[in-house]
Amino acid sequence: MADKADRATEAVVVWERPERGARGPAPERSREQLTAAAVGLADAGGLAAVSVRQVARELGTGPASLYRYVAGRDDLVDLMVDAATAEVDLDVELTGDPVADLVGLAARTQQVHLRHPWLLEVAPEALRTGPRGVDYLEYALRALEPVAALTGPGKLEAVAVLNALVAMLSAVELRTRRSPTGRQSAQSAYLDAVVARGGHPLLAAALAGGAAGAGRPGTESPAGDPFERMVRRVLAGLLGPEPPA
Amino acid sequence: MADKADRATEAVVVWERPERGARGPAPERSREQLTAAAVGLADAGGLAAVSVRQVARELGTGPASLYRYVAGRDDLVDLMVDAATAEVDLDVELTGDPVADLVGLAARTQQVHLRHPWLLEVAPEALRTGPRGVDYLEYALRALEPVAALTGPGKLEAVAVLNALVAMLSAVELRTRRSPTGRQSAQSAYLDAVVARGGHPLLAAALAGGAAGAGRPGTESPAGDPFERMVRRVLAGLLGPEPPA
DNA sequence: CGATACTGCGAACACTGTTCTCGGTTATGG
DNA sequence: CCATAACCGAGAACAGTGTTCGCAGTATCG
Repeated sequence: MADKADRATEAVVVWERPERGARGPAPERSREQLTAAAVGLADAGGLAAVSVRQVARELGTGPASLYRYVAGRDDLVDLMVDAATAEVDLDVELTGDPVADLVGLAARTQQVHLRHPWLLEVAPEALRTGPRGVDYLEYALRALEPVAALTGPGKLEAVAVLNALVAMLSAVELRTRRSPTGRQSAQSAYLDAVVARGGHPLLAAALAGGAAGAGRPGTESPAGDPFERMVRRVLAGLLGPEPPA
Repeated sequence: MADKADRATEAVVVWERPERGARGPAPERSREQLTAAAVGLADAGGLAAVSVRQVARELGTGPASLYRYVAGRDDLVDLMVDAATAEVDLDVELTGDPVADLVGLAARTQQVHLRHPWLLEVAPEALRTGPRGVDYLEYALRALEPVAALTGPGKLEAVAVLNALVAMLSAVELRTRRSPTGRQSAQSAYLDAVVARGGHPLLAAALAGGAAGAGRPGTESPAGDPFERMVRRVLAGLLGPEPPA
């Protein structure tokens, strides 16, 4: 009864909609081409540069034509995210040590984030998980298989935490890497101004890069890769023994 | 020489621009009113519902008028985020136990996230830290003061990780809470279809809610608040001893 | 051989953020 | 004390956005 009003937009998710129908002429373009064009635009100008019109122009056609391949701009973003996920190498053999395996996975994921900064701009509101995202999850769960302290859903949550951590650390890395845009230079200028105004001594010390607490030296840790150290710490907490309440 | 081309938009960050000039008539509205209207719209219809025109309509004026109070839509979002941050109670006394204090702070932060789901939609691309955000940081650093194992910048990173964790857990909580919108019901339907197609046994088990590993029962943990348990685990890793490489 | 379902796409609609401009209002410097 | 410079409100307009409609053409099924 309710399947007549909405028929074309019913299989709401891109991956379940067939790439092309069986009746008409062969499509001149493919979803892969749309995705590639969109990713190219995003790599160059951020996620905001990915507009239906721009992608269409890139493919030498009009905006309306894209709607034969995709239900809307959101689908385009879904395709982009999955394409980026596909760049994470999942053929690396597992060693059986969950921490080591997940550290490696995290590092490879970060490389993708650094290559496609727009990944940080896509809102994590609704989890967008395509075929490659599913493979990614399965791989992470395989790495987590030796861990007996976590239930199935608990492992999924751990993977989610790990992904959020990688995203956050990638954002930090990107900020230090690129020359500061107008926005963030203004932000740090504001922070400097605020701490100079006084009233936030600990923040002032932290921003000055000073050591912890009361400036007591001696407990220096030379540190390897800070990214890896951070991931190790969090993983230790995630997979380790139950902490006391 | 370069200070003549751009003069009005020079103090790029909202907080450094004076609320009103000293010469003309008194403004009929205030930034506070703009912010309140914007937050109201976002609470009701998500961040996308916050358009310059809608906010103007809410205040009974035209779109152009808002630009007397704000340099653009981005500034509006900055104000909104800071207003939300202000809802986190920072007058709770610290106990001296960093873990307990940060768990409490995280819980209060999550409450704000649940009250203002649009916070998850604002891209963490450029860190938007206003006056209340600065106070928030200072408070978190005060809670971290007893921790000697972390340097100043290290503590800031720990706070960032904690915030990312809270955001992620809030997203999960929100998904279970509200009735699924079209998007996410389609997503989970897709996931179900994929695991039904086979080839992802571990994901299938995890989604089925089954226990870990090979389904070996007995190691049940009743768990208190899952949010608090998760935060405790991560904090234990963040503040605990250096894990072995 | 229709009938049917598809593809491509020009045109249009309802939005969006932002700027220009102008008339009226206020405080300040001479 | 007044002229001038700085400011406020807001209508009009511009460029750009996502999306829908409708129509000509084309390939496949019954």
